[in-house]
Amino acid sequence: MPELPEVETVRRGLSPVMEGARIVRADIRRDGLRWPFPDRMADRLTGARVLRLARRSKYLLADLDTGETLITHLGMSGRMLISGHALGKFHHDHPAPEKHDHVVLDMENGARVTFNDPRRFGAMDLCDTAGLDAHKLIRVLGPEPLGNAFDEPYLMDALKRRNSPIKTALLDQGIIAGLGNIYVCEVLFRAGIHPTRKAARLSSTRAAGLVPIIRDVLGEAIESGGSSLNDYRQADGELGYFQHNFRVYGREGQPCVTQGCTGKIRRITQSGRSTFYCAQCQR
DNA sequence: GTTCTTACCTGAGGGC
DNA sequence: TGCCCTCAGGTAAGAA
Repeated sequence: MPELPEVETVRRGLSPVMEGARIVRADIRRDGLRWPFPDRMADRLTGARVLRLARRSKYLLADLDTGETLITHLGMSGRMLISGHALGKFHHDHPAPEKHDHVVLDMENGARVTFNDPRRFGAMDLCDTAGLDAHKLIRVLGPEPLGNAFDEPYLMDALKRRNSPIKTALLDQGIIAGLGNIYVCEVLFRAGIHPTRKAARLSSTRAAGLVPIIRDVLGEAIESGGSSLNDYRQADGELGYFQHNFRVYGREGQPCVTQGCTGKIRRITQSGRSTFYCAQCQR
């Protein structure tokens, strides 16, 4: 599931083949994914040079020399595949497009970038780079958890006014941008906070304590993705998914990893999503 | 205004 | 082997 760390890993993997390179061909293989693709997307991409590949929350942002930015969201199952580039060298050998390959970008350097998304929850849009912050998907986002605007006073204040469970509040992209179901579970476990606890009822000390934990969990995941990036990409050209060692996520019924704890990991449903936690460690 | 539920979508995995 | 059912989850829109 692409959350912030996975998207950042994808960005780092795409950067050497896309940044500074011109798109010589854009093959748009369907009308859209979650939403229709923008008008004349192929025309607007063809010939454009990628100036910079950035990330905001879970969105990949490719600034083009046409004054537009290509916004990409990987949704639930989106992947970026690179062909024609291995061991730092470019070639022009590409596999035939497969099912669910929706957008294929050929770069002038010979690399091919393919957006594959079986569940089609992903999205692509184009907007003026100058107006990016006002884009409907971007303007509703809260601060970046790894950025300077996200700090203890901010989070304490944001949580204080939320009556929803802390799990739900941390999933709210307007409070923090980029956390998804998996990392919220991991963060709450490390913080020792029960997922059903009301956000507003958290002590300011515990709310503030979430800030460094969120940074640590995301930072470690990015590092783990980055360190496995090269080997992984050389294997099959795929970016974005790595087997992290989760402490609670997906571990229902298994023993808690905390030393001395005899509890087992439980699974409950909150807002239609699975929450994993240890009832002994998290209160 | 806030919070909760549902729809979107396909593949994987379990049960029979 | 194959069919049916459930589940996974980011986001938006509608409901409560």
